[in-house]
Amino acid sequence: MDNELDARKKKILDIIIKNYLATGEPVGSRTISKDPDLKVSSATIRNEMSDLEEMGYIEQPHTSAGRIPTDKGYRYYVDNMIQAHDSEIKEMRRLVNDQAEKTEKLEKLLQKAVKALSENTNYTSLISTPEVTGSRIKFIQLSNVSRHNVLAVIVLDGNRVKNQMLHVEEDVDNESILKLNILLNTTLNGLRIDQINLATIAQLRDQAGDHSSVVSNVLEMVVKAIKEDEGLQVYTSGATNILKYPELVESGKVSELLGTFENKENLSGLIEESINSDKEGIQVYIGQEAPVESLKDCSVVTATYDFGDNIKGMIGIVGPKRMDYQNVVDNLKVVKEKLDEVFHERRIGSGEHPDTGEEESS
Amino acid sequence: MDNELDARKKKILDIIIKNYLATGEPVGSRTISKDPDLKVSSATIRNEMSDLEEMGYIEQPHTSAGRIPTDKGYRYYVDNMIQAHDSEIKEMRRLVNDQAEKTEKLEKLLQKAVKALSENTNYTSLISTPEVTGSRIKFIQLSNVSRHNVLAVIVLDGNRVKNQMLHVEEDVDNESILKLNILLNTTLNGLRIDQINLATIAQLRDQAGDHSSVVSNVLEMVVKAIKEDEGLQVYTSGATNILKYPELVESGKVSELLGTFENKENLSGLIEESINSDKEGIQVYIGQEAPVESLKDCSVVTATYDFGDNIKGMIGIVGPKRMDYQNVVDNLKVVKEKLDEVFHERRIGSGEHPDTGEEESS
DNA sequence: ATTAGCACTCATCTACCCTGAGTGCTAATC
DNA sequence: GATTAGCACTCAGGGTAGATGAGTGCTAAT
Repeated sequence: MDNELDARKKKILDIIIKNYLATGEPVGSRTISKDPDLKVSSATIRNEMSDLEEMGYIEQPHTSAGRIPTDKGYRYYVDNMIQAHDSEIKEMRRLVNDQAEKTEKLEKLLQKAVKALSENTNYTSLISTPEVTGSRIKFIQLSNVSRHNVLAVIVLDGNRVKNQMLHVEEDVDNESILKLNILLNTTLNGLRIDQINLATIAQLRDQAGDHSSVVSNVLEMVVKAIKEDEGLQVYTSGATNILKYPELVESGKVSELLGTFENKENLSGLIEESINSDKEGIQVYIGQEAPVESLKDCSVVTATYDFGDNIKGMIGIVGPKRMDYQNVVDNLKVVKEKLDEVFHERRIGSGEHPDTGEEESS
Repeated sequence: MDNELDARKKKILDIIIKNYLATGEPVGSRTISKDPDLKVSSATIRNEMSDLEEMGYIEQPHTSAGRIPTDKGYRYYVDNMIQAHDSEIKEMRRLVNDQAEKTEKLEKLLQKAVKALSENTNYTSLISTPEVTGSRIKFIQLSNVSRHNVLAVIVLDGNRVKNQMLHVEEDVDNESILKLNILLNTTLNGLRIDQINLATIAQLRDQAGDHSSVVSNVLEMVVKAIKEDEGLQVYTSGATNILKYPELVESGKVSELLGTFENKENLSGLIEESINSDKEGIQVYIGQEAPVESLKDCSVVTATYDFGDNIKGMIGIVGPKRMDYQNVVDNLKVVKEKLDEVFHERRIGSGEHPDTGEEESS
């Protein structure tokens, strides 16, 4: 731990930050001198503050104002002054538990989680779907739904289900369907998408005989299904919370910020960065540190959750730099743990992967 | 048509509204007198405006300001002074066409549509999924995906597909699956959800023998699937566009407005109202007329599209009262027509309902 | 090393005035 | 009777000046 700062400087920095987090106003020497733990005059504190400023932990918005933390100040605070509030965590955990258990659909579960986060913290929260790569085909089935309509269902790795209705010109009798099913399953089972090559396709079409066009359709759909599933989705909640923080509103960046949340592609950088550089689970990006340009006046706290098989998703919270880091970190931890747990259980429960199917069709 | 207003009054009202739509500033008598079509002095115009004010078409924000249209003024304008701009419509239609044709998935198609709308108009746009009621079951199929995992797929009316992975304790052999499939299909085919009563359930479980618990699971899922499908979803785009209109920002309602778009439940009133009171296709709600409290400082223009079988969805645009009604109406018309066309074609193409599957699972 | 005291800075607030756009009214004109 | 010119009046918005007060840095005393 940094010992650049003696105990008193630490204390003063702590008071400045805590105060500023709470009020959003610059903190002056007199305010600080009122703290019961500090038995020194405001003049002494001014001297200390002068030092802190020189060291880069705090700054003055203008000459006759108090001090506010710099990014470095926040960084110091986040690194050294936050510890888990176990009692409060327990409380939250109970709340989250109730909801999570009975929500089966992945999409809905994530939406609930992200909503809970934004409501608990009063900041904007985001969550990404697990980013799946290299899905394998586990099961394919065609069914005759009605004349000219064949339903193709495909189950991927992790019990993710896709389906698509195919319109076929020719009649396909039940027997042919049966044959095609066997053919498709034996040929494609266990393959990753990039393992389906021209030879496989040619072979399949060959063996399908009369119904080679159906096979083509199915293959096309398989490719689409997998591609789409690997595409990353982001849910956000509480985007309008940023309107509650004057420093963000006045910076004139509201529109840009809200835009970032609306066009979620912009966030992919953040998600990747967070998933890749994940050390102990929680990442804090303060100001400029954030890997997304438009968030540079904000702080971002992220965590990842484990969907199984090293497939990870991200949860994150975006707020003003003076956010309540303690509470945010606690909240993220709870949600992260809960998601990890749910997915882990489902994996056990279903004898395999998380039991969350997916959407599809056309 | 109202003949409360003589030609000159109409002309003046028209100038006031057009000017105000363009600038957002109150319009004064001198500005109006500069119009080449009006060969009268500003004094005359002042008299006319005085009349118009008395009749409730315009008002003054304060004594020494020009006039702005009242809700009644806008209403008159919308009812009498808008006519189709066919040439521009054609232009847009071409743009929309390109996209729509090849987008198969309902969800994606609607998202593209709503995005195109907000980008073309610079207002906020919304679109609701078709509100389906009384879905019928068309096809059910169970498959053995792996030990303890049975996949249930259900096709509803309109080729909407749902699927869910069921975790089963007992082993179910392929023969049993076959039997269950026949049983389920013969019993449930063509039924609406409210036609599945206790007697049906009891009968099914009876005939399922050993695997009655699987049947229970399937039934539960069927009910869920249908319920969920009937739940209405709303996509929005360009919510942040409202930040471009000072009159909305300054009213301090931004936060409330953005909140309305984020929590889409609030919009259900609007959607229902629009779908039910649909006369000639396009509805314009000016200010207070909107069926949603929080939109009372805005104007809302809506249309409905036909998903087939009298199943309707809504598309709408929300903007300031001084919105470019002409452009908005034109845009909505194009998108509405396109959606109608796509769904109609698909209905023909697939020999039946729109060929848009849906998501599901657990 | 700490503190008291003091001069200085500067954002914010209020009061005030000025300006200009726009009106309504009246009397003259078409 | 309709239109116009002229004029006094209103009022939001912008600008300026001064008062306020929070906060600082520096110096000299403790």
